[in-house]
Amino acid sequence: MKQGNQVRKTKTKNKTNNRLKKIAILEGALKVFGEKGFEATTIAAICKSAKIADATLYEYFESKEDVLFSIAEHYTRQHLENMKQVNHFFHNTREKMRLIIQSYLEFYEDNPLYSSVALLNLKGNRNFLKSPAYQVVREASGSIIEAVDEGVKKGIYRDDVDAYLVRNMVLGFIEHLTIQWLLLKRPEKISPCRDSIFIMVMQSIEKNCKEAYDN
Amino acid sequence: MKQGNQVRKTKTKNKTNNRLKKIAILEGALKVFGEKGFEATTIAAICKSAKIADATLYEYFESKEDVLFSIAEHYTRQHLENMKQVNHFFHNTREKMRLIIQSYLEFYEDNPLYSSVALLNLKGNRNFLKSPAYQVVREASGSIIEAVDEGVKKGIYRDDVDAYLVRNMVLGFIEHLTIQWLLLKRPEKISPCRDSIFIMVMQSIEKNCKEAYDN
Amino acid sequence: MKQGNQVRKTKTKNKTNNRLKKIAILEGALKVFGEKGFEATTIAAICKSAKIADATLYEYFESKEDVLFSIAEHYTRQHLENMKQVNHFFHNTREKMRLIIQSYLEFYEDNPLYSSVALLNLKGNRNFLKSPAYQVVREASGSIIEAVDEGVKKGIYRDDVDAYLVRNMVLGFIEHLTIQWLLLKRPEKISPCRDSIFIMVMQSIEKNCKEAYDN
Amino acid sequence: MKQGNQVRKTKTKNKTNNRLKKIAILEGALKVFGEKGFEATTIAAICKSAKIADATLYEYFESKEDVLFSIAEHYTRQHLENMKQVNHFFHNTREKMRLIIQSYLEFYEDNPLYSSVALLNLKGNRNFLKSPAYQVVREASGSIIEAVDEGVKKGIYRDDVDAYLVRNMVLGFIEHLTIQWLLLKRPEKISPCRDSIFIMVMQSIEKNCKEAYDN
DNA sequence: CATGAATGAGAATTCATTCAT
DNA sequence: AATGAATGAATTCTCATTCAT
Repeated sequence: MKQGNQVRKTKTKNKTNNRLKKIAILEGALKVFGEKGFEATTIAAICKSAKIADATLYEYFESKEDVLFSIAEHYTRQHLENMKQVNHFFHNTREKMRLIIQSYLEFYEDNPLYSSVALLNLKGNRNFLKSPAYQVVREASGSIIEAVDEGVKKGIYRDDVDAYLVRNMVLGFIEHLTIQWLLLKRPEKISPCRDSIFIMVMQSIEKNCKEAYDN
Repeated sequence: MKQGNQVRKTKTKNKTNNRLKKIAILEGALKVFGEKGFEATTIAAICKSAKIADATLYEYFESKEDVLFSIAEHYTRQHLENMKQVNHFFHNTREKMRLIIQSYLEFYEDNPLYSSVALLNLKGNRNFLKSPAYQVVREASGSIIEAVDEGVKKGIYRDDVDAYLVRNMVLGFIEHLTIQWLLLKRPEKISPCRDSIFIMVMQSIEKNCKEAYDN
Repeated sequence: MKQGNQVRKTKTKNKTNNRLKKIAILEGALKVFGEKGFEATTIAAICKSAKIADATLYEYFESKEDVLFSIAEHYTRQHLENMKQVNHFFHNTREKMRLIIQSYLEFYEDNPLYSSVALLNLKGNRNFLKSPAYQVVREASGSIIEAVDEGVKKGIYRDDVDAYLVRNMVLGFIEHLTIQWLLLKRPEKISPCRDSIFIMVMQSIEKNCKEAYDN
Repeated sequence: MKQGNQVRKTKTKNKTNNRLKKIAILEGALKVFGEKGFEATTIAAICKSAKIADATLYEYFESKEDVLFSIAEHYTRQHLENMKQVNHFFHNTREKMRLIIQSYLEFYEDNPLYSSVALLNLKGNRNFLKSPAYQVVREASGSIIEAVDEGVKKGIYRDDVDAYLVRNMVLGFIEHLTIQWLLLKRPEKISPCRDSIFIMVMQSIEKNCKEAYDN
């Protein structure tokens, strides 16, 4: 019936204020999403948490889902920034992988609400893949591909290693662990697993003496 | 969500018929859940798919969520049965792990609708952990723990290997891969990955010459 | 977000009951629409007037607009039936026109709520033209075309008379009068105007001695 | 609907500028109203069309409805001016009627957006009758009354002719035709109907030989 | 004068679930 | 055992309007 749907384009004269307010809303939303989950969260709850009126949210975001995706974009961008900065100082190929693993673990551990949203709500959302926010997530995980490729090229990792499969392993490993931690609090902390995980990942891709795996 | 929840205890004269109908409903539901996702699926859609009246569903299940969890239980039980049967014939420790990996991959590949439900909807559902269905899922994944412990005991795997961590790795790896496959159809098939995955997993836990990983 | 929109097809085993209930709702709705106008009427008000729950309305109609259009269809069908029945007994060409005029006036006068809805709400609704209900309205007004054509053919009306224009005149005349009556209660009753209107309409189309209208 | 309504009395230093801006807004609004209809039009759309900020509209008008009514007033005043000017040069009674008919047809045809607003939105609006704008509309239609009365007095029109009924006929005729044209584009143009309409109207009220209409 | 920003107040729908038959 | 019918309860999103700057 009613037509027109574009976000009443927040006619921002003041871009900085606008951005800050968006982030404030995102933070309020993260709290609620993280605690109750996306579907169980109401716009009302988000707005209460962000201390704004319900209608105000729609001045900054198109929909509840837009808020969700924007959270992903915002936090992943931060994580990405972290990784890039640190990565900058490391040239050792193996160290890069260790770094990535540690970085993910610490990021998830330090941002349990975001981890919850990302791993429990976002992952199952088919629309997320089509959102621009997803690209940022991909960019972040791309660092694993690069790190593996570099190792293969340098002859440190096995030639037959499939970087994409390794990414699946690393991310799957970490995410599965994080979900366990989030939902069952087991283990109590995940960041200490970084060494074990690193070793396992390394062994699985590094060249080593025992080569033959006959079926 | 809604309240009021007394189970109109289905006083089944004919237990078998009852079970069959439940399964029929589950199959109808799986189709819709798998295609649209849990939240986007309506009872009406499930019942249309199962060719029953909306009210009839409640003769067999307590709620929409009960249907979801029952799907998990039903299918996992099947998967579990598969695994046990095959496992029965293998005594080689390594082979057991290969089997588990292959079994999961094939099960997911052969039941994409269930995979979708399990990995995209169930995983993010906090209530699932409290459901009896979850126990069946745990039982299934328990085989990994056993297989690892056995290998450690036999001295095939490294002594410092944490079976629980390995389970996280294996399941995380496989599930992450499956999600990619489900949502992005990349890779086209996942069962062929079984060897690569097996090798990587093995290397990550087997004893091998290169032992030292200095930080 | 949510998809699917088709009216949860009222799975009517009992078609008669269904039809009766639809009509009951229509009557309740007419009351409110007629008094407050379409836009100012809420689903809640309709349902209160029809003594049903809000959700129940949607078992019978797709939307508020569907209710509006269904009112038009229902009442116009009645009117049409009236006209046809009476018309059946008249063979005199002029009488047919008199009948039509009288019929419209009486129908509007006897159903002021419907008149209000039809003339004040429906006429300005662009979607109405695309609705099946509109066809019924057209059918009703078609009788004017027929009556005029007949008169022209018989040589009673001027040859250059445009039946469509006459329809515009007759309907426009009656409707304008009815709107005045509805909104301003002036004149107090409209049915007595039937003779004056009839005469005016007749004179405007009948052959008569004074033929020349020089510009 | 909404409450709170104190007119922030625009203390206009520059009355002309003020009037010009009001008209500019009216023109912007007419465009949107005419295309989408009153209810479907948002203040945002009007202001976008008028190239002002939403809040600015309220410096010039009290409400959305005030804008609507002001459009009617503004355009009808123009139309009225036109009619008066031309009318001034005609002394022939019949010609006056021809003039009125032609004038309405041309005005509607030349201002389809306004016609749309006037005939599709304004006519069904009960509040309009209470607005000052309505008086201007009445004044315009008053010319028909005068023209008829004059004709009756001069003995050109039948003595029993009811000027108010004639007004209903003329306006109803023209408006019905215009609505058809607006919504169905049938006929393609309405101004050429002026002669046919004039003839029909004239015949319906002029004295002529055939006097008796026996029932 | 103009307006960016904020919001109160709805209002139409949707849907899981109940229950009389 | 099956279901047609009814509905309670909720929730997103819209939009006219206000007001401080």
